[in-house]
Amino acid sequence: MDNNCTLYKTTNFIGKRWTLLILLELYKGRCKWKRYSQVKNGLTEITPKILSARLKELAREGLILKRIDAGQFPVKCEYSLTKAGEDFIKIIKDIKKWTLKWKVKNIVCEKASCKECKL
Amino acid sequence: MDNNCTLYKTTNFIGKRWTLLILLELYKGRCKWKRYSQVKNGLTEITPKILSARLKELAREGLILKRIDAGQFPVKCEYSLTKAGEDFIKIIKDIKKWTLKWKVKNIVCEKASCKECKL
DNA sequence: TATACTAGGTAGTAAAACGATACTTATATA
DNA sequence: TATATAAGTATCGTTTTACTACCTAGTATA
Repeated sequence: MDNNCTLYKTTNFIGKRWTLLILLELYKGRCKWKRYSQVKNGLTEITPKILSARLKELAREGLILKRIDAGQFPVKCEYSLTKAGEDFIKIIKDIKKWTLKWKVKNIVCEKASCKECKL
Repeated sequence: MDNNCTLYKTTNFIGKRWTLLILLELYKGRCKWKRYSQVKNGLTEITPKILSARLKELAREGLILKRIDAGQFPVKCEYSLTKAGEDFIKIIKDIKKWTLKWKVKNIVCEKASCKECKL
């Protein structure tokens, strides 16, 4: 296993704090496109610097898209999952299922935000 | 989403460098129990300090077990996956499948070590 | 006898990532 | 005039991770 290996490539970006949580946040709810501030408010403890860095990396890795509407003020920036990103949500849901099974005795989190991921 | 939320608990340890690679390394091959040095040699670039820290954390989180045979010299320490750990391997395989599909155009890594995960 | 080798780590320091907080920009509102 | 807003960036301090050396104790080698 070295840094050219298949899994290694992906662990390099999903194995970073916040990455999976950001992807899930973009998936939640009805709207396909979410603003920077919506994601930020969904992840109450993330700092703007890290959120900004992760969104850039996820776009570079092809899991999300960014669109900018400069026709209004303040400029409106929105993000959404690509097909690859949507496909990755299945894995995140499986991680959540694994956690329910092995770590929290199947006690489901009752927070509205937690239910939004439609597990 | 806060630090009590279901997914957050798990991202706290799987979202660390090397964690997923260590789990896969323990899964590979025929033998259920692997020595510290076997894992270390499988992950050529990991440092002993990090490997040691990750093994401890994975044991604490219930994904691996450690057994010590002090009857021989040098002392023999071995690690293996628990049921929860084995169950997690499915997720790691899915991440590898996702990578093949979306990141490397289905070009399979031909390294023997990569094939050992029996995808 | 002295030296080196082994497995499974620990210790100390350097580098990189992460976090907390303040600031920016341009417009709209109170 | 002062304040608010969205989407970040800048600066600085803390925490993680990485690099390298070292430890322990029994065994093999010179």
